[in-house]
Amino acid sequence: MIMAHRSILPTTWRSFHLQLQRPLGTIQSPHLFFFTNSFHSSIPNSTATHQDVRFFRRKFISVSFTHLDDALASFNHVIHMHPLPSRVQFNRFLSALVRMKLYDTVVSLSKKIELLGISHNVYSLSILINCFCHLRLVEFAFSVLGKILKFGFEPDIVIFTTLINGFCVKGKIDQAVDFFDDMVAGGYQPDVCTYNVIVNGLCKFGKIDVAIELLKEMVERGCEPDTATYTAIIDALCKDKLAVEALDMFSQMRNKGISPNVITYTSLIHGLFKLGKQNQALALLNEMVRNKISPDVYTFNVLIDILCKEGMVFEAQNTFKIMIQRGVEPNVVTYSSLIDGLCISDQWKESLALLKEMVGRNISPNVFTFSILIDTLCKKGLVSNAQNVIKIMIQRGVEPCVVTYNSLMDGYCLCNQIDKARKVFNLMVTNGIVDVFSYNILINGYCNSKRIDEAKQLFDEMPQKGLAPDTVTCNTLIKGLWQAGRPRIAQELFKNMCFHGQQPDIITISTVLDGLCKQGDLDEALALFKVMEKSWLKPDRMIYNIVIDGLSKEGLLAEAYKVFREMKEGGCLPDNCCYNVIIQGFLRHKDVPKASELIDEMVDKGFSADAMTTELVVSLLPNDNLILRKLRNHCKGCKGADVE
DNA sequence: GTAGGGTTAG
Repeated sequence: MIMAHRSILPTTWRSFHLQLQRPLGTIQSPHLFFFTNSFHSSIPNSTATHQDVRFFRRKFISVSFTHLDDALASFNHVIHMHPLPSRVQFNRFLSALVRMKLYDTVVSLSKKIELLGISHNVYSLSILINCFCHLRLVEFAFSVLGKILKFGFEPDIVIFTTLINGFCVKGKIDQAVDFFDDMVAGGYQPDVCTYNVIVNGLCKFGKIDVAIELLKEMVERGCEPDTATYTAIIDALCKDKLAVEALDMFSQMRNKGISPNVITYTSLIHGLFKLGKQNQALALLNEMVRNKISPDVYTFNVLIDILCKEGMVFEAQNTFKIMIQRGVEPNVVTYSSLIDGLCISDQWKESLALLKEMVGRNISPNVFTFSILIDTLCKKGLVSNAQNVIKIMIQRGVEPCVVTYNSLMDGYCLCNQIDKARKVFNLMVTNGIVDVFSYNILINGYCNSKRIDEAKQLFDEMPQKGLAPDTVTCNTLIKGLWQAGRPRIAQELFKNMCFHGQQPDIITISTVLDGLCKQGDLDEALALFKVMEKSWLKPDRMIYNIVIDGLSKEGLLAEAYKVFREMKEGGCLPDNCCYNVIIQGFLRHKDVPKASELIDEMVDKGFSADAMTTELVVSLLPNDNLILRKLRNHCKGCKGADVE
């Protein structure tokens, strides 16, 4: 009666485009919304029956809607009725929209309510402040505070807390703390919510230590932390990969008699899964259900996303069915994760079917959903389709972001259309939305197109754009320079990145080492290796392999053997590959006794010779039956185990 | 009837 469900299920990609292209009519930027008065045409009232009038009024007053369309329909009816709802009723309605996170709608409807002659009170103004803060428009929020003071209302701790949160949302943690101090100096006593806003702001800003200090301090100041305080810290610890500390904090809160809720459990379960601690995560999930805490849409979204990323999309779909059976409504995040999962599992048709399903359920795809689809199309080489999807998203009022455009650039690079990628990049520069990823993609594209000078030029201009090259940038360019036959510049770049305090990753180092070994610059390679051994950045097996291989190919078998024996000491036990590398070295230099001894050792450890080693034995020592038998016997009993 | 903590993309 209110809103007919959109008709759906076109079968082809093209008709699906048409489906998506239908304007929604409710998406507009908050700025425009606030200053224009031309939103939401009212549903004609003249044809409404008395039954309709009662229905909408009841719906409005009981705020019993779950979707924006329902809410707007009931709003558009009641504003034509007499008498108009009271300010209290309008506030209740706006609060419901706030709970649905429809901040821009609240801002526009507030203006409309005011124009209907319903004057603001302190509650409606604090709702408005909250919405402006969530929309990251702190300046507007402060102008509403001015209005409160002008009307002679007394702002309370709730309003101040909201404003402090406004600073935090924008990442202005220092200003948040300053405002907090001013408020305390003004005689206002912060409560647990105020502290929580600051604690969360600090956590999000990467200052977990300071947040934990504040947790202790608030107790001293007579304000007991609650579930939200601990949850904010636990979540931040998980995101900082500190699982042990997060679990410590979890038991600390329970020891204090503060019960975890669904948010606490969801944070921890998510963190533990992400850190590969599946058993602990599942144990917590069971514990949560045992404690009669029902998983909500966030919990299900975490589970579905993890399953999808693990390639278990079938299980994710089952979880999706379960959540619906349990009455938990999926949202745009649920669908985006599942669509991504289907794309990852190469089920493109199924992912499109799901996209249709979500649109049919009146759940609008957002920038994440579209970016997932665009990235998949680009990786499949269907860049022009990706371009079309970008057009569609813009038509629907969803602004593509840096991630979306980066995927498109990568798509162009993958099909060798580097100049088109460059055009996108230039457009991004004009709009001020390039990031390090954009540079990495384009530098990689130029390197692969053998246009190393342009790659280097891009690299050099990064600091002017306020961007610091990361390890991926350096590694990409170093590899590119080496492949382009510019080892000196590559080495210089490597030294520079170390000099600038940027720690090269193991891949960059192995690229440099490999290059040095291949050009026979073994002194330089060994020097670098020695520095590494002494540094925090321990060489891994790949590095050892490169060095051993480099050394043995140059005939420096004694050196190579020494490095091989140092592996254990360096905390890196030799594996199948390491044994094969050193054995091949000895075989090439006809040191049969040493090769034989190492083959014995390798076989004892359960490893086996690879194709190259076997080939070398056969061609170099066709008459050495002993060594051949050893290999053959081992191969018979070998179960392919790769154990240490 | 107003404030705080958890989910999705490169």
